[in-house]
Amino acid sequence: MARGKVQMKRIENPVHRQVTFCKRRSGLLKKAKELSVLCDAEIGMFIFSAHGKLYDLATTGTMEGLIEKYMNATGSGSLVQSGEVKRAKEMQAMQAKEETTMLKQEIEMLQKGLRYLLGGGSAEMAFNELMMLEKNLELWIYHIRSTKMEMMSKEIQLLRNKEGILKAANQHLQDKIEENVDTTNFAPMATNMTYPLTILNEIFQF
Amino acid sequence: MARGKVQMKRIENPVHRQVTFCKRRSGLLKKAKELSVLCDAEIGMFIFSAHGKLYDLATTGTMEGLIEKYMNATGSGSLVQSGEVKRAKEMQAMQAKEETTMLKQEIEMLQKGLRYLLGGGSAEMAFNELMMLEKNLELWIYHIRSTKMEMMSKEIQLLRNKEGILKAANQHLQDKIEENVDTTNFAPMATNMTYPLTILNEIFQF
DNA sequence: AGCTATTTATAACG
DNA sequence: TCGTTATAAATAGCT
Repeated sequence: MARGKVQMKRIENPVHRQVTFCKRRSGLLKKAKELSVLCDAEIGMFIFSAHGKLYDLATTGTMEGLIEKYMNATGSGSLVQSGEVKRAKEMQAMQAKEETTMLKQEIEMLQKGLRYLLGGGSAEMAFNELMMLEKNLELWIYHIRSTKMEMMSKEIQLLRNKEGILKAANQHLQDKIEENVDTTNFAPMATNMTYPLTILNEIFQF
Repeated sequence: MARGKVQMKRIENPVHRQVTFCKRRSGLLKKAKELSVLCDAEIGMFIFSAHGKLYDLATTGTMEGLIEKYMNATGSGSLVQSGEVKRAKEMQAMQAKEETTMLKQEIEMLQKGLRYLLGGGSAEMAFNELMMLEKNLELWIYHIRSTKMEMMSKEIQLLRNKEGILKAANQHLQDKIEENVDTTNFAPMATNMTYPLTILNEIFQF
């Protein structure tokens, strides 16, 4: 704005750019303060230099306060949460915790119910009742393990059947390949190829 | 700045004030844009008029983005949460939800367990459910055994105390008898009698 | 809003 | 970064 117009584009000379940045930045901040004083406006401003350095101004109170005001005014609550929103979120958290407490109580009750059934007695159990309960539980675990074992056996049988089928199919295919080799006198191509028999051994790992 | 200086104080005449606000505001925004372009700075600015109307400018991206950048730069996290903090909070919420889910599953399992006991069958439980139930029962047994051990320890202590008392009483009686023998010249009767110290060994059979 | 006299900001340079 | 100065830009007061 003096001794020559400036083009409204990035100043390429880094020294000029830096000098201009310094001067215009102070000018801008000064003008913001003036506007604020003359017309009692509230102004918040922040300037990041190309190198990331921050210069800021808040004419009233703190920048945080201004930002909150700004956010409330624009209604953009996704980044900044007003006190209300924060409180609402905390309520949610509280409710979640209460819910877990409730659930834990329910579990306690169910466990007492089970205890009642298994021991056939009251919640406060005597030594003999504990013994009984323990025996019952062990029996229960035994049954569960039996059931599990049975299920696993069935799975294993199923997989073995599958394996058998696949192996047979494989043999069949291999025979066909060899037959082709015999009739066409072609050498087998890519003999290091794996045949499409891929047993997923992982499923045997219980 | 023209046709007369201005004092750096609030313009009292409301009309003048409004006009000046309008003119200077546009000038300020223009200069901010210029600075941004000339020196590739990032500038965020917001102006509230005395009556609360908002005028803003973000030279790069969105104002939200700039505000987040500003907050990260100043490290003022009390009002505004950086993305990281937000993510952490969301994780916590997720974990809380997961916990309730887990607890609900446990309840489900216990209810099934009750049904299992009442119905006497394991028909409708899947493998995973059986595993969970088994684990739960094992934990339960562990607790029961702990309780039993504690009870037994207390019993042992009690009995040892009793033993001490009885032994002392016994000694006392024996002394008296011997005293009588000395003074009356009576021989001790029934020396093969057992003393009334009877430890109930059965309760040590765990 | 537009105009213009004047103040202010600032580009170029040291 | 700071000071100087010629000049561009902004704008106060008026219409």
